[in-house]
Amino acid sequence: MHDKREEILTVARAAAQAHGYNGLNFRELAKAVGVKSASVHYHFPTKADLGAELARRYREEAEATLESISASSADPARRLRNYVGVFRLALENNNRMCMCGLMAAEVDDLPDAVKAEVKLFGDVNAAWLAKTLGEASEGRSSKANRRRALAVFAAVSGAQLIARGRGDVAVYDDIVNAYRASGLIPA
Amino acid sequence: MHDKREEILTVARAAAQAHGYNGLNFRELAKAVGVKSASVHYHFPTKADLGAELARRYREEAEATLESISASSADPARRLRNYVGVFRLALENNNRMCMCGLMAAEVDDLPDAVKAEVKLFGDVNAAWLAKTLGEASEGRSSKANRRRALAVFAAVSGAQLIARGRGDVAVYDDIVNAYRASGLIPA
DNA sequence: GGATACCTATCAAGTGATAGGTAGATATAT
DNA sequence: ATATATCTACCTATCACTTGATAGGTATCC
Repeated sequence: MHDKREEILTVARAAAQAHGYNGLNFRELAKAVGVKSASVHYHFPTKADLGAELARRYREEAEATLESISASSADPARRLRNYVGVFRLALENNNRMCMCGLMAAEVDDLPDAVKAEVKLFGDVNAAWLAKTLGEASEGRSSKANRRRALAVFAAVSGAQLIARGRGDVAVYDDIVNAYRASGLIPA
Repeated sequence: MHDKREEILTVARAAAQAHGYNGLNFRELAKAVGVKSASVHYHFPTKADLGAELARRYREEAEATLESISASSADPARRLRNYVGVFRLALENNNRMCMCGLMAAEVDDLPDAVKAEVKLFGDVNAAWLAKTLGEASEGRSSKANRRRALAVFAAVSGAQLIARGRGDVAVYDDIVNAYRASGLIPA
């Protein structure tokens, strides 16, 4: 029933992961899914509506992905490798990056609803990482794990950003391996 | 002689550190320095020219800043604290971020000359970090220090990105301290 | 009188958004 | 069962505004 609406969201996500929120525009989206720009406005009255729905979905699917990683293995170190792999996938996909990481750079130009979702995406990641790091480490307090969680999220986001700037996935791998060598991420 | 030209570059840098290359526009720049947009085109024929000059200067001044940090202390750990402090300054300045970090997010929409400078900025940072990390660490090989250098640059950039997304400098401090606790950066 | 550093005026392209129309499906009333 | 109304998901056409860029003019200084 909502085929086109879904198509719009799919195309918009890919565009946002390459060009950010500011880079989205109704005409290109419309052309890509084979409708007119007025029809995109039918499904998403304003650009802010589109952005908010995009970010909400992105965050929801991230939650699902993280749950599925949690279920995939009893070994927290393995789960963390999977986590790092998810961010790698974006780079493999035409040098894209995490939509929320990119949007964090645009924070000054984001509608409030989008901004809130970007922040929530970070919270979701940090919470998952805190839990998983907790299982991976014997000694650290839960408070220390929570602190480290946001640091790991930031570090992985930064690795993605820099590797993307260089257009080279191998850079991402090198950086992540250096994180492992330093002890920031369990090896 | 080139007062206005310099003013334009100053204002443009501040804008670019908040809104990126795409967020720059000739009319706002002109208004901010008290001229007409055609006069901005007089100094910088195209937006790509402006962007390239902006990025070149930014990189050059970064080199100077890093040299001055190198000269400021014999203690490499102290120099690294200064380095981290430079990225903090951008956040303190109205939640701005490193121009090249922000531009890395826009890499798909950047003129080639700008892209090249963004990459060079990363090289400059990595080289300085490799040297300084080398002095700070006894055991590691120079190859390991070079690897870690880019990781530290990425991690600090990521910390800035995430903290900026949250509009909270304290987040930056927390993340950097977690880097120190993990051993990624000397404490 | 040429160079410099500005200006006015304007263009073409791109943008988000809206008004108003239409074909086809679905629901409702008789 | 059939006529009528409403809803859905699109459309055409257009608006107002922003944006990078250009042509051509002007005042000042050496």
